[in-house]
Amino acid sequence: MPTIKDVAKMAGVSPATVSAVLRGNKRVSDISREKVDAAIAATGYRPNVVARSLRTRQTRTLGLIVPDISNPFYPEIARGIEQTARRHGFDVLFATGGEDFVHTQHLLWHFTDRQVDGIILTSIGLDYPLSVAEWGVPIILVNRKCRGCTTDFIGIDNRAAARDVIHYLISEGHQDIAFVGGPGNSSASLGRLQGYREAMLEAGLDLFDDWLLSGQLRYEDGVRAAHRLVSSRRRPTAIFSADDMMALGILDGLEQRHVEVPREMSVVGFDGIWTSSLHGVQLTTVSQPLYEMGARSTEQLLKRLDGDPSPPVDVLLDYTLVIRKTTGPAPPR
Amino acid sequence: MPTIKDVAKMAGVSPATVSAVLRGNKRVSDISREKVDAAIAATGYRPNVVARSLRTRQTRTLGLIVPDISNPFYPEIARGIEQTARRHGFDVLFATGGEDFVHTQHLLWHFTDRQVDGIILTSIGLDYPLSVAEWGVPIILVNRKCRGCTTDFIGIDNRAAARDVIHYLISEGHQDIAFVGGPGNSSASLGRLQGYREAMLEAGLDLFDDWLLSGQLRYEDGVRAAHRLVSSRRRPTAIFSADDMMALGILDGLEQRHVEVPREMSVVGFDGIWTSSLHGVQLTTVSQPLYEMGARSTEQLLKRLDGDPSPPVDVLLDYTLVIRKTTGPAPPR
DNA sequence: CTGAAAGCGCTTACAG
DNA sequence: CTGAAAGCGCTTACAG
Repeated sequence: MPTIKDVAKMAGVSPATVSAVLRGNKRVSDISREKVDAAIAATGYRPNVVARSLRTRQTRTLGLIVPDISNPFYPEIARGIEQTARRHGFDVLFATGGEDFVHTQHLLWHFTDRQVDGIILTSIGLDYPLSVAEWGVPIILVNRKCRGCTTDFIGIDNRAAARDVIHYLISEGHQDIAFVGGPGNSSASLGRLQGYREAMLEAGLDLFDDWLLSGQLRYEDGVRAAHRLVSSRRRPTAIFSADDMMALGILDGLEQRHVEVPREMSVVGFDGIWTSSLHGVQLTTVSQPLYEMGARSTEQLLKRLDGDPSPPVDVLLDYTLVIRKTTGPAPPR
Repeated sequence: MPTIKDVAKMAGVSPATVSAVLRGNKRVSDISREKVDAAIAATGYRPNVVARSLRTRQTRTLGLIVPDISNPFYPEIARGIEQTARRHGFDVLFATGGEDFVHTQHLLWHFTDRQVDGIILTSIGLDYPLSVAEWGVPIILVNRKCRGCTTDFIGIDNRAAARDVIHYLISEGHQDIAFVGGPGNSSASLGRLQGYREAMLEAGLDLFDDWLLSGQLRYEDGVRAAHRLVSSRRRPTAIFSADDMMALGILDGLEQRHVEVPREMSVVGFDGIWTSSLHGVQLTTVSQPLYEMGARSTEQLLKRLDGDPSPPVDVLLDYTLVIRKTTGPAPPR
């Protein structure tokens, strides 16, 4: 592999001059530029990015941490991040396994050891003690935030979205509405729970204990929740799930118990993963702008890398309540 | 940020000694080691991986290129790759956009500029003129191969799998079987087509022209194919799709035309993405070991990095024909 | 406009 | 067992 020295020698100039034409800028004569270009073409020279990174102290690399890329919530976000990063000439280093602080912390150390310029952290726990200063590089939080984190955040207003869901269900005549929540350390799930409670209370509706279940956002948790709700002392007429995966499980659990959706029971999910729109599913859900969440978080990170010193922001994107076939009027009492 | 020099100074040794204890090996006295460990702890020193990479000429980084991470076929593969890589102390640089040679080539250049140690390339075109030598780093092909590529390949025997599908459908009494293929430059799709033809011919069944459709592996292509097949001069009793996404579209297209599955029409997919197992879907399909494809391709790449000089291999993994609810006996003639 | 020199932070023969 | 020195391939003041 030819180095910058080889090119310089062949072009009859110094490495500094080659470096200058490489970066396009700087004052370098047309004649030098031509000689260098010719030498580059002749040698097939390609700059060594690692050497450049060592010298410039920037790697043009972003670190991305997702809990689990095979959860359909994340690929779309990852795509938004990767494409936006690449458009700005950044690469993304990809890691899975963020559902636990120790592992996340290891990945964070590792990424900073690798000198990434910034980090995008999706779906972290509320109790993660992360301060930006600690890591020396900008960090952007996506989807879930942590308590006391002094970091930019990209997501939606989960509380408002949950309120919208409940208002919609009430408008369809539902009064007995169950909620299947996510992990207790998820700010997103907590926001949805809060919105649910508020809207129910404001409407003067009962918050029956049996109607408050929770799971780990897996399909199986939904199946289980459906079974329990069906045999509840007081069976609800609608179930609001904190995510689509559980909602899918709820749908199947309901079918197993021969409860007809939406005639006997309405089901609402959250997230808007593509599966929810399948003809065989047709889940009513809160659609989050996943690609955009990825794109915006990357743009925000890039701003920080540009030196934007403004205080941390919460970027709340628009969501949409997509009404499909799993919800309808409450059954007559 | 403290450097190795700072640690050396504090420990009263040379940077070379610090480097030695850092890498765990080498002959270094217990006394030196202790002093170095103490200095590392005191300074919070973390080695600069970029500097190390420049010197050792290895970045412990793998490049991964997928056409589209939001296609549910890839996240599971990516997970297998990332986890296997990380277990061996490698990072993965992640890029999307491989459905076109020019872009793929750009990414390949970029990755080699970045000095990745090896590259995993998923689903490339048959006509891509890739030679390993050209790139200077080992490349592993996953899912699709290219003509004349002198590279390791990880995938399944698509031809055999397609034959299994047809044999199964024949055993259910089907004779009029349509095939919806993928892109003509996909070795995987071509293998499936070949298996279909062979098995049909060997069974003495007709290969009616109208029954040979193709698409770009998108849901919409499936919907369209279903519409066409339903109004075909001679309507088939079974449709074999080259992938699950199109099969999902076929299912919905059939429903739109009020064709009942599987009573009037059987449908078989290919890939085994998780959606196919949903209760509302229950697609009969050829399940590929996606995670394992990722894991094995990474292991093969790691072997090459270890200097394994053996000729390129085709690693063919086991697949499973998963029979669910979209197939059944052929309707009476 | 250009080049010589220093240096980014490591590791690796080499000599002792 | 240990350290001084060189060098990985760039870029960046600096002097001319």
